[in-house]
Amino acid sequence: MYEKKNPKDLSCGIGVTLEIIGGKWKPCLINSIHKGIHRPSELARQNPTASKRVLSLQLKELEEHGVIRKVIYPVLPPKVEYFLTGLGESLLPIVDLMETWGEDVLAKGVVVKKNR
Amino acid sequence: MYEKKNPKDLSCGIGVTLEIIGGKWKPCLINSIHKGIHRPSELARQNPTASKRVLSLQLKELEEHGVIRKVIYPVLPPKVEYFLTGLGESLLPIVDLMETWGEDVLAKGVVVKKNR
DNA sequence: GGATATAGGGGCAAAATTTTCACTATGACA
DNA sequence: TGTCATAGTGAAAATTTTGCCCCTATATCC
Repeated sequence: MYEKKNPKDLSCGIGVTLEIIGGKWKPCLINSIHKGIHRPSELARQNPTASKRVLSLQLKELEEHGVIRKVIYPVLPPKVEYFLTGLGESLLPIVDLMETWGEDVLAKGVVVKKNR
Repeated sequence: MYEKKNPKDLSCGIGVTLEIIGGKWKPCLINSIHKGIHRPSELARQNPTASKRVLSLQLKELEEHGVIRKVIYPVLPPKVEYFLTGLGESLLPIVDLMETWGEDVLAKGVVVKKNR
């Protein structure tokens, strides 16, 4: 982990929200967990473009922020499951809107800028 | 500008949404413009922690994505105003939720992790 | 003349985030 | 034995985002 040099902007609500779900895959993770995908390996299979590493990191951050809860089963091979906490569930309206808004834009064929 | 090397994930709606409002200040900008702050200099004063440069860049991207509309007045000194398009307004529910969710979390004193 | 405000661009560097790859450890399976 | 799946970490590199500083041009005001 590295030191943050620039202060987070926690003055406005949006800043706070971004601090918590701002990661590239965090909204997807919340979404997937809500849909019943609980194990890390399954989450990784769901998002093949995400590196295993980031998923791991972002899951950890979500847990540290109290958005998800981690259950470790003392088995071998390892088994872990993640669940939304109350705080996590309170994020669902936002995540759902993001999901449907994006689908909508896709469906309507509104142009999304390509990579340059 | 630089070449993007990593493909954007536009497979899921969330990916698309993040592509458009994923910038650090974009939700804030949308919010501010909606609240009647239209000129760049005012927007900059509203978010003192953001550098002029980034605001400029993100406004440009929002415009390229069709979220906001730019009006240039042929005056001196220059005058410019930004307005939400229909697409931009369709984002308001998301932005509003982000705003209120964050405020709520702040008010309830739920711990937000500090800089490390 | 000189300072200020306006909107924005360029170059460059710093910071932040993400990717890649190697590695731990163990039970099950062929 | 060798391989696979499991969950996760560490170091280092690549990529993306942001910040800083200087520059243009002009009208207004002191």
